[in-house]
Amino acid sequence: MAVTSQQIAELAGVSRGTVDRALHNRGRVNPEVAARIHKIAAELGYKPNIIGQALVRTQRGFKLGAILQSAETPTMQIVAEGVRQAAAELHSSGVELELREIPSLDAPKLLEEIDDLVENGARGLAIAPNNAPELAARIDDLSEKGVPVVTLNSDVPASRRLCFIGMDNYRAGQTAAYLMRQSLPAGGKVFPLAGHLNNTAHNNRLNGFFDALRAGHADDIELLPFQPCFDREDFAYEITQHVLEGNPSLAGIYVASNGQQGACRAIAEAGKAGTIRVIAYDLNAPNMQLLRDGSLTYAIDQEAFEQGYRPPHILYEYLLYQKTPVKPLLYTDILIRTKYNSELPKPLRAAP
Amino acid sequence: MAVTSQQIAELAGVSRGTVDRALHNRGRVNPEVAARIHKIAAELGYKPNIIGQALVRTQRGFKLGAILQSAETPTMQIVAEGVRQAAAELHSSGVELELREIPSLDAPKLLEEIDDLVENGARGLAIAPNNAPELAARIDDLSEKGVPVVTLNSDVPASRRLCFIGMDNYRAGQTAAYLMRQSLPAGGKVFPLAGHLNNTAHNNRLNGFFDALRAGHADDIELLPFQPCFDREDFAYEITQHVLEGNPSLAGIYVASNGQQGACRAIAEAGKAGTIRVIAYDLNAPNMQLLRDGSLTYAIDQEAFEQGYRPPHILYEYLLYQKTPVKPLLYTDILIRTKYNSELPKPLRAAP
DNA sequence: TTGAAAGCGATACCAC
DNA sequence: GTGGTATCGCTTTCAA
Repeated sequence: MAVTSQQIAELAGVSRGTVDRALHNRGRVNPEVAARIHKIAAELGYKPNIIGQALVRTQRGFKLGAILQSAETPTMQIVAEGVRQAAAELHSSGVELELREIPSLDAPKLLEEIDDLVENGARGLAIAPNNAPELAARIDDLSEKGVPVVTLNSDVPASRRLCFIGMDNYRAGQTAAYLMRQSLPAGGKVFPLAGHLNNTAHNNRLNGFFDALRAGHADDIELLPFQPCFDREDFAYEITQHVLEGNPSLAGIYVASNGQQGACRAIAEAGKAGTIRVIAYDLNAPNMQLLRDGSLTYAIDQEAFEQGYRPPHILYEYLLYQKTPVKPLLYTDILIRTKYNSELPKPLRAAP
Repeated sequence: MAVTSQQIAELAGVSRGTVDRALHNRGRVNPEVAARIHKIAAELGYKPNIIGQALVRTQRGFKLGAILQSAETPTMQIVAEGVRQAAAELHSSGVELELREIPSLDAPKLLEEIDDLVENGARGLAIAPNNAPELAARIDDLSEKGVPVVTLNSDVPASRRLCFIGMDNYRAGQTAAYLMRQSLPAGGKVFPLAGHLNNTAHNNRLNGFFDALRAGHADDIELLPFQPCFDREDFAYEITQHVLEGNPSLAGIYVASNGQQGACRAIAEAGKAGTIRVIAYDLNAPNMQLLRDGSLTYAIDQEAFEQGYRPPHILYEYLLYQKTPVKPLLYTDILIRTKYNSELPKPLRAAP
């Protein structure tokens, strides 16, 4: 059996209460005694029993908040599942985790929800932002007030957020370039389809893609100028149609945003499904269908569930044990999906 | 706050002890009273507080055992880390988890360790077997005696193991075929390098590979007859050298076992590094080097950490709550690694 | 500054 | 059959 605070108390010749205050630096304890206690604890390698701690904590719980923008998207729905699982797990520790889902881009609404959650007593926030100019300042405010914020899926780098968890889009772009390069050993024309011009994630994906192609000495790959489709399938369809007409020998399309369905439709109608390499993002129902029928060559996936699941736990540990995340940027894995390794896997996770 | 057994006791007009026995069907309780208690519990949606349960359990702990064969391999070392993490987590629940590592193939040693652990009081076993004829019978014996066994990494399908967690090698082979097919749009000669002829995992990888190539109508890909290298790099080197001499136009090599280093060396010496596609298994230090320098095109990885981490938790829940795994075959993810998405990721996992 | 004691929720044991 | 009580490890009053 592991070391208990009781044992330390006996060795130090004090009571458990004193040990507790000393080890948690709660003050009201003689410095000399505190030093002795710390020394004994260190020697014995004392680790507080988390179950004992958790049990006490069920008495007075506290609140956490989670806000997801673009909540209607398939990927964000997986993120939401992660949040809900975390909520269920933390519930037995007395934590009340409230999830707010905001459809599409709505910066004012986001700021509103932040205020509302904090007023309602949330002591930490997990936020999946998506384009919100004033957000950085608000996050700094909260941090100042002692309300930690974890960003997920999309970061706000210029803020004092506790940490970010999500994809490294630059590396994801590099990975896509590698796949494209390997898929086109003889080279050919490649068309990059972008999302919004000011979307950081999409831009990083494009930059990684361009840089890795350059680094790979893919001189025989001719990059057409990229075009934005504003995340809309109909625009993507139209653009792709046009590009195909102008470039009958097109060999590959890289879709850095939404739009893969429109692009694939245009390709199919041109009778080139399976011939032109298409690389796009995220594993969800429509993309799985495209992978199965051969329209989509590769889908690059992120660990969406994890992105929702971890932040509440990170906040919990930060608020309770002042435990700071190991790194400010917690990058999730870059997963390459084909029709053969793309069942939507129920995350393998130990029960709470 | 959630419903407690105390509340049920008060509503039923009995004591907590009675409620506990009734809800767990431990007997020694008036059937009518038991029915009343069950009814109230159901109405209130009572869920025992897992923290309370866990705390009680710290009193009398129990033992679990884990045995890993081929423990010296890089992949199995990652599995071992998973086991150790699980051990650390379960430790605070009073579980003592003993890990035995067996180098290379040593069937008698495996059976010996099983007996030893059980004699020492292990109430459940996690085993990574690797070729051991009498194992199935032994697992059935244990299961009979009430000692559940979870197989990991490599299965013993013809046994009464509680479940298996590991890779679906057939699907992994299919995935490899897809990658090879996409990488060789113009077709060409492909050489499959096998491991031991009687290794089920390797055979499944080969079968999946062959089947998916056939299904992909890859008629322009000419498969050379496969050859076993017995997991030895020197044999792989020699074989590859020979194949290269006989087939100057070789386009790809599929390594279903160990041997990728020997194969890559032979390719490099023939001045064809980066030209010939090489697909092999597992992400470890040597393979990462090969990916970086372009010798290895793709590495297909499995969730090795997870394979070690989960079985102890599965055994714990089975022994304590009779909770059976959702499926007998828990397949881990099939991960495609390139030089751009292959940092050995510390598994993202919530702290205990 | 310190200690004693209560309590978190579930379980096991021992009386009755 | 049943109820009371001690217990797990820790935190938190409340007195002293």
